[in-house]
Amino acid sequence: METLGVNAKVSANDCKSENISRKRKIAEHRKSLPVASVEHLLIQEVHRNDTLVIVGETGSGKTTQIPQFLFNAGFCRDGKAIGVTQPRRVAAVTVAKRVSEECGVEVGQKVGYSIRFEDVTSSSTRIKYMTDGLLLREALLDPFLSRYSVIIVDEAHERTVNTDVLLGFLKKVQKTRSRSLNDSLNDSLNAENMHANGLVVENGNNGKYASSLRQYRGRKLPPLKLIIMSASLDARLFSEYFGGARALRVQGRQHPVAIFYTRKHVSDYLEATLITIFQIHLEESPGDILAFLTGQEEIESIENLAKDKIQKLPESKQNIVVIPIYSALPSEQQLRVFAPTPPGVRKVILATNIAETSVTIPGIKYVIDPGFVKARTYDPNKGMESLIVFPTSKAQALQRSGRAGREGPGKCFRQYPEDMFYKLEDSTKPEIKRCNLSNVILQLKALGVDNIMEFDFLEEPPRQAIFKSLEQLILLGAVAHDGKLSNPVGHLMARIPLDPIYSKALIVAGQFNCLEEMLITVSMLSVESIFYHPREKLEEARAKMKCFSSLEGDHLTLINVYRSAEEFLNKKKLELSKEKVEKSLKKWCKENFINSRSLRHARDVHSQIREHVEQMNLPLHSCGDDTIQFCRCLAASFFLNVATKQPDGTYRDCASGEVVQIHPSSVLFRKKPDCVIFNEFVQTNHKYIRNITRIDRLWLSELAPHYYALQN
DNA sequence: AGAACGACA
Repeated sequence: METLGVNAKVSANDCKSENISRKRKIAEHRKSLPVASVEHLLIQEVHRNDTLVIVGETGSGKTTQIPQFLFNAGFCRDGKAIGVTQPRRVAAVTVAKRVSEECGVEVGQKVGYSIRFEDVTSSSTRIKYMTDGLLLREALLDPFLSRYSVIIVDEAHERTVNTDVLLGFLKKVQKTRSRSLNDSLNDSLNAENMHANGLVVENGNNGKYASSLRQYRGRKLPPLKLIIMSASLDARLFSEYFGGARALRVQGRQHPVAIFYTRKHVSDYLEATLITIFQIHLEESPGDILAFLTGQEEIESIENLAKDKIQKLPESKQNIVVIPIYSALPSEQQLRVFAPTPPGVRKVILATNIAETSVTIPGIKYVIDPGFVKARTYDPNKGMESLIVFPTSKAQALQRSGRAGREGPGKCFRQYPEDMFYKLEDSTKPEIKRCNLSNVILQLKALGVDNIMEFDFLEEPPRQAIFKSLEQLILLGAVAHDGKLSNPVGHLMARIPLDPIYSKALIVAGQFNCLEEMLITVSMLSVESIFYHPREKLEEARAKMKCFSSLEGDHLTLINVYRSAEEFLNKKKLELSKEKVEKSLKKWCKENFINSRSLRHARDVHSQIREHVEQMNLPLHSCGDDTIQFCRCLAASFFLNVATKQPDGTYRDCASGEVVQIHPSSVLFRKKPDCVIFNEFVQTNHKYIRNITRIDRLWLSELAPHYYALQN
């Protein structure tokens, strides 16, 4: 791999003079970035190669600068755009804002971003930042990505499912776009006819897409340039995948981080972490500490232990505060990690892997890395997910230690001996190898990949996982036995941005006259934990939850929460201004121990999906007080997830035969009905089913005869 | 009698 450029020095007078206008400061900053010195070379390489792999460590400026270089080099001629994908929403938004400022334009004009629920682009947008999942959705309407001249896939080393699927899809698009377009156009016109014959006619989207292609009849679409950007040192995988694509390296600008190991094997990494926190506090120079733990429970227990220990320190040494952060924590508590401490007070942040990539905390000088991470795995045979604590990979350990060197030289204390590091896996197993593939397969089929086994994955998922998900899609009626999407059900399902089983539930609910209730249900099921139970107010939180709970189960309970919030909002809307309404809803959430971020998210999902079902002309009726009707609809929708009570009081998952328990968060935890449907099957300390509603088992052979007929 | 890594559409 060729290394471009030299380590640019940080200009000493950067930011010092207040007289320098912001514009000039930005220009100077841009010039000081390592990537700036290689602009010309980079553009040359893009002209010469259809695919480039660019390895650039943190601080190289690749994400903000390279799209601007391409724009200036004329890659947006003829109204074409440069698309830049990110694995996370926040990244897409913040980078787009930064770049539009650098360009001196308003975000949404020349530079914009598009993420779910938020499209800040216009017809003049030429540099578009977006999440990779959103580009995949966009591809359903424009399978050749015809409006883009260049796609940049950023953070490809993270190997999220969406990035992996996108890479495979882009490889296919790139090939097609170099082919004569006549063939492709005919394909798409056939597709349009098929849509028109079935029920899948939507408001002109397919038509628009075909007509936008018509202008290319007999001509070629310009080739699609691809740039894969990765922060991992090893570009070989990407390069080989794209047929030996040229790989370039851009220098980063990270401060040095000294790594320390333990001398001996550590038997209790929590205890070791606790000791290290206080060693740093008592012996090292000022600077905040970031410790990586595996989950909420560990964080809470270390938080309490550390607080006790602080109390026992001499008063002059009590200048230290402990702050937890993990995803399920309400936003206002998450924000505490950014609040500056009083002078002379050290911050200790206890974080899950949220602080590895998603949240960047300034001022960290010391990292404590016990070397473990909790990760999701998937057992395709049982259809069960597990949350298991694993050792980190080498790449992950490097990512963690890097968090100490963002503002100055730092130190990282790994809680294991050095020889252990060399025994770690090089990189984390990509997500696509350890997740349920139903959504991936449905999406690929909608993009025209009928034979999943022939799809060119960057790394193949396990065959068994493909079979299991295909089986599920066939049982849901989304995929016909010839392997193609069924019409109209499969096509409808693929258009709805939800888990396939939820999309199907909406279609079923249309027939049961309870789509209004199901729409609320799937919106609430699609977000993380609606209820928030702080340890210190557990009883109070439970009492509040009881006000919403339904005897039937969690689904109706979630509907009750949603409707109570709506009712509260409608009342407040009459008396208050818009901002005050939002504020009072937050207060209402707090009083009722509801996570307002999750509820907000559920309401966004609800309004987006409502638009989809309206476009599809599904009948948006309510079943009113007829809860039996709704529960029957739940049974008809989630018949694949049924568990029955056994004589000893445990439950058996009908599909896998596994013995499971009702999760303690369920309103049915102590109720123990004979037969239930559920939406999640996860192993943590036990094998749990979550989000549960009781049903009459006699319904099953009536409502899902193709699956249950034999059992009677 | 007892509990949830992180992200995305």
